Amino acid sequence: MPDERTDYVDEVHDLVARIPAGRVMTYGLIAEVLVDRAAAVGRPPRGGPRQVGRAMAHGGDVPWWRVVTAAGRPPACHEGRALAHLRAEGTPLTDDGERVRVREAVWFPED
DNA sequence: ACATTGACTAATT
DNA sequence: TAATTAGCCAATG
Repeated sequence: MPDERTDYVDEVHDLVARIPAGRVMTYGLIAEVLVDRAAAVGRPPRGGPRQVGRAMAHGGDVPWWRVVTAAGRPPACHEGRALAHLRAEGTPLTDDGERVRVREAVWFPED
């Protein structure tokens, strides 16, 4: 088998685990980062926001609540749970308290 | 091999 | 700003 010891799921988990508290990442952004990294390694790109979500659903101890949709709203499941965590971490929310201010809270891996 | 499904996104109305 | 539509990629039956 190829050298790919790291499955897509593991890559996603690793990246999500690096998101600092109070910050968030969108599915699309995670997908783009993974595609970019895959390209750097010379591996065929895997893209797809849905695949990121599927990878998270696999389970694991990752702060899944720090991953939100591009609309700044938590994933379709557990949105209430996610909002509770986000609020506890001081993530910038809208006045409604239902959505995350993606413009303010979005985080990008710098290294 | 084909159809369906899903933790999505972007464009359109 | 919100609802609708179409596009997208991989897994599953």
